[in-house]
Amino acid sequence: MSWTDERVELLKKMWSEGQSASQIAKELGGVTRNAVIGKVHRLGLSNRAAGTGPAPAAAATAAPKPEAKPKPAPKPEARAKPAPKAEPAEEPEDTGSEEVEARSPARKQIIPAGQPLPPQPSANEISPEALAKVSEVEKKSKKLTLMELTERTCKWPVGDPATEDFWFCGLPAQSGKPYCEAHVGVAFQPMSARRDRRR
DNA sequence: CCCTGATTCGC
DNA sequence: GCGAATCAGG
Repeated sequence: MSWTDERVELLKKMWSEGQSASQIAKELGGVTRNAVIGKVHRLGLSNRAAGTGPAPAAAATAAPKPEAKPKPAPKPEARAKPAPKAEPAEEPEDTGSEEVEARSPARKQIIPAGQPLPPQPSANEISPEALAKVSEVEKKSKKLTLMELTERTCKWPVGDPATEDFWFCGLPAQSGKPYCEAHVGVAFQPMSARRDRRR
């Protein structure tokens, strides 16, 4: 494979979107993540500042070239948000007490998924912290399709499979588990963390 | 172990 | 220019 104009374009797009080199490589096909990284550097866009996403405030470690940065590329990515979030709290250590649920009167939970894939917590009570983490993680999800899942990507389904607003979390699964840390938290509940029958 | 990007250097 | 190998982290 060669770096055609289109492939380079896709590379630029995905890179500025914050996609990892390996993901870009998979998307492009026929190249490794090394190739992608190499190309990225050759293109001189090691800095991922493109206006979209959180400004990394990256310290330009090496930029002896006061090159003008031609990046008036506005990316009007319309994102349908089925789940209205309260507010973008960065790293809520633990506000202490808050009602994580009871914010969407009409809406059901954000994790419908009627398939046997996700072990639904049924009527079990999940730690509010875990739920908060899940909804928070959704924003960072890679939004992978079914075929993009690997053995080490979180297979937690998000959204409604019947609509377009459906994807898999795709974040790195922490262990031999099928989910990322956040989703493991709600998937595998320590049953009744109240049974301390210490012998 | 899994992953990430960064750099080098033979091609 | 290209990218595998390697390096240096998380």
